[in-house]
Amino acid sequence: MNIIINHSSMVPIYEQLCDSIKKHIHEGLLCEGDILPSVRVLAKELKISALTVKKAYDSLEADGYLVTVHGKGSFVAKINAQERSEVIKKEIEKELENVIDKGRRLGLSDTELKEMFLLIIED
Amino acid sequence: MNIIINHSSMVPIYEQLCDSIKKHIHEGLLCEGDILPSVRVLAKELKISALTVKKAYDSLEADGYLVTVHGKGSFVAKINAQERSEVIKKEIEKELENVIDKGRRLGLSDTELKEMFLLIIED
Amino acid sequence: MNIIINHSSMVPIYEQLCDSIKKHIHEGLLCEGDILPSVRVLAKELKISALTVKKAYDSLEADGYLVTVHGKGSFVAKINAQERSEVIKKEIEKELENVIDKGRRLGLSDTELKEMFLLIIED
Amino acid sequence: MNIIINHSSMVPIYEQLCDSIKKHIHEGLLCEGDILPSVRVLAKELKISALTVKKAYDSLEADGYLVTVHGKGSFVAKINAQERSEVIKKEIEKELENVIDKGRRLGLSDTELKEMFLLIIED
DNA sequence: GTGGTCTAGACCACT
DNA sequence: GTGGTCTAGACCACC
Repeated sequence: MNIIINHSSMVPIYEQLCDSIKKHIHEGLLCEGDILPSVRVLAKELKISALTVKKAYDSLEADGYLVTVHGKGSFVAKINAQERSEVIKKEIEKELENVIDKGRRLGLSDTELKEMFLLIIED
Repeated sequence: MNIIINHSSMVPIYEQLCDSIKKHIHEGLLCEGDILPSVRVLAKELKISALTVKKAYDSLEADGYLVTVHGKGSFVAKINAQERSEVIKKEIEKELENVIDKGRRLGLSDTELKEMFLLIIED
Repeated sequence: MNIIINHSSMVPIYEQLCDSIKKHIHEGLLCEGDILPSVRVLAKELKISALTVKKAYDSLEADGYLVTVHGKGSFVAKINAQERSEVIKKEIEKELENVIDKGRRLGLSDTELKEMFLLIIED
Repeated sequence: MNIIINHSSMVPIYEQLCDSIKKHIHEGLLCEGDILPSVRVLAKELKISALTVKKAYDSLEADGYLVTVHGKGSFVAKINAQERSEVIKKEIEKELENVIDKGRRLGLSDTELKEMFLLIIED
């Protein structure tokens, strides 16, 4: 499960975990029906609390990425890759929109915003 | 002061307040030297705790937006447009970085992110 | 009464006023028995509140610089110049000691402290 | 944590706390990465409000002394000795300036101030 | 368990 | 009147 957790990041651990698993699914490293590591196993592997892993799995289930079967484990849910990709894009688009709006509200021009964005993404 | 507080937002009240005041200053509704409502008055007006308003004012003072004089009140600080602009840029840059990081964590390529950004900013 | 009040200084106005009057007395611009401007007159002249002037006079009386006679006014008290000067020196010495102590506590050497002091006083 | 709080001092409790912790860090009693007592624990120990401790920790974090991780605790930040030294110098310089200003306001000459300073630091 | 935020009300210092 | 500080206790998010 090649997942890296950054303990000193401002992003909560459970969210980093969610994002990593979403990415794995998106890239096809995890496919429909695949079983995920148990909460306890993954917690041990990543040296984080089992409750934190549980929270991530719960969140992924709520978003339709996983299906959990009591007593058996958690499995990658059935959605086709394209749909999944769309969901992710929508999520990021929404956040980009928010930042752009805030920038404009604070008086930055679109040109300035573009320059900032390109500078960051290409550093 | 035409400020709207959303009590059910995940954004802390004091932060919503900061953003609103920054916006007012930026748009010229509040100018250098203008006095702000006293913490108690604004608290009453917005139906929130005076301490919450105080926290927002403290944060704005730390960022150089306000100057507070004991026993007199809080005033819009004197910064030139360029300095203010630098502060704002730093803030937006930080947020852009966060979104780009998240996009990458979710498996989007830099090319995809760029396309999304340009599409949004030019619509 | 050539006194300058800095409204944006961190030093309280009443303290600035005290210090200025002490200095006048120390320099002999105000001598034993001289009458000071009435609270209201001085307040008007300096464009500050009469209560603030009153507080300064009270403080100076408590320190033995003034004597106030009800219905007549406030007068410079009788202490010889040398005594007065000693009081002021004691006050400043105490504050210098505090800063030096704090500097040492935080790990600065006496040489560093001396350099800093001389740099500041000669700029 | 061997910290002493003086409730009747004019120095705010949260500031006394800040100074004590800075001192501990500077003296090496608290080292990079060390965890500090939780706000609640320290509050109980010192018999003060948890909010007051929180305010001190916030201030130390703003000054780069601490890093706080949500749900985990506050840790001594990683700064090299030189950076830390710069911060301390700035702080002491500011205080020296204040005392020198006050001395001048009270009519002491720079020569007198220098003599007093050298006498104190060499006693 | 941890920190993050908010409240309502108190007392003090400054104007 | 103003801001500055402190308290005790609450609820939430995160680990």
